[in-house]
Amino acid sequence: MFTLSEENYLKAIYHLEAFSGKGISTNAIAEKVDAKASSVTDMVKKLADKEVLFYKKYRGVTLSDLGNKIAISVIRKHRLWELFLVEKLNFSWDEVHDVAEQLEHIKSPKLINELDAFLGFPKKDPHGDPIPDKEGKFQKIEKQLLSTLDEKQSGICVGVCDSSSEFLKYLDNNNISLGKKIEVLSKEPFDGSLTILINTKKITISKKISNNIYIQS
Amino acid sequence: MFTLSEENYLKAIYHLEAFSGKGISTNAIAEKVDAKASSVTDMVKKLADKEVLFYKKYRGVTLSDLGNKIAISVIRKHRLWELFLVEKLNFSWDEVHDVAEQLEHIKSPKLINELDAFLGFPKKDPHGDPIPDKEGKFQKIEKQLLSTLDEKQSGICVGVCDSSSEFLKYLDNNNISLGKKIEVLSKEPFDGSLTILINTKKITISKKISNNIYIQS
DNA sequence: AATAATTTTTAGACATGTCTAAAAATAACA
DNA sequence: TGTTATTTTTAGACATGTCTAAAAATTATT
Repeated sequence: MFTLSEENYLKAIYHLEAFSGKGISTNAIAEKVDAKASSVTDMVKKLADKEVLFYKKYRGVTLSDLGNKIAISVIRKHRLWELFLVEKLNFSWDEVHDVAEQLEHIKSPKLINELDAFLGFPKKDPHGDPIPDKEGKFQKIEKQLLSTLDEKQSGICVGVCDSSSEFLKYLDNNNISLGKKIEVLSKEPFDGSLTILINTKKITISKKISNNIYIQS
Repeated sequence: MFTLSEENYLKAIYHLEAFSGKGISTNAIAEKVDAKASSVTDMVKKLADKEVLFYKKYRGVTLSDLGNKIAISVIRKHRLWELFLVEKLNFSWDEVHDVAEQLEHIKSPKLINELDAFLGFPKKDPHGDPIPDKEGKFQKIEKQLLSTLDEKQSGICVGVCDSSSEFLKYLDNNNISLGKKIEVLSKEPFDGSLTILINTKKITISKKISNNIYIQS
């Protein structure tokens, strides 16, 4: 059995691997789980002992198959709970994250599988991320960062990187939501900011914003 | 803010006070929270510092108003989650307890109030216990132990003391459930066992069983 | 009321998960 | 390639919540 902390480390490492390949550094994990590097070293040793990851001193870590499985099951729970909160309990997409962070650690296979059924075996969560099924399988969503688009190109908003309340509220305030068409009108070479067309309205967004929006062309 | 352990202690003390009045002993708490008396002493000191209970060495403890409020809010969460599991996720009443023990510690006022609304502001949980409302108010259910009935007396089953899976499965196996009429046909003076009529069937139950069933006459 | 039994508390220990500060290893650069 | 900077690890500490064993207080018994 894995503790809440252990699950959080596994989830963090999983997300980091999805982003930057194998060999995740101590510092990267530390930032993700909001702890000091020394704490990460300790925890990583423990997780290596439990055979959920591989660890070589000074060389970073890589999840084992078991580690991956556990991380995915936590992510499955997180995303199902987020959808439940939005669909059934009137939460908005910027309110769900913190509560789901708690709910994802509840231990009960029946609970999560019944919740899955109750929601109709959904494939995506409120932020556009895929929900792994009971076996841990999920379809990878074809997507790219809005920041990678050039002038005149366009796409559909299909997801976000950052699920923080501040960022999602910004999107709400600018009428950016999943499924919306976004067209890049111009790109500022100096700072990478974009002027985009959304809902027949022209707005300018910074590089930091466009770096956190996924689109599908 | 209160930790999971602290909440469990407050809940335990609340239940003990409801049963046996003021001045709850260290040992009673220890049994309820499944810990050693020495651990209880430590925790109780900490809770006294936090002003959720009154503690005099060797004299037991009593919840403060704040302590009561917190205990009731935990119980509210526990019972709402139990009802949710039974009503929405196909749990049976003997499966809900352990999961609700976890869910009751999730921190989010919005979550629990929305859940309450989602369930239609229910007044009772699957075991017949009252669900406190947002303000902590709940109607006290008029009830007595089945074991206090005499021969020829009868009543409606309105609750259970023990919510363990074993006990509830026993009740299921004997077709005893909330709302059922129970008539005492005879009472054995030696061991207090009862022969009762339920569903037009005659069965004999031990004192230990009748001590865990609440009825309303 | 004195002694025995029980309950409760204290003292000291341990596991978990965290930290700071210092040492060691790796990476960067000039 | 040697020196500096950065990253990572080690060492030692601390808070939480638990334990065992022994001491102290209370309660029960004769």
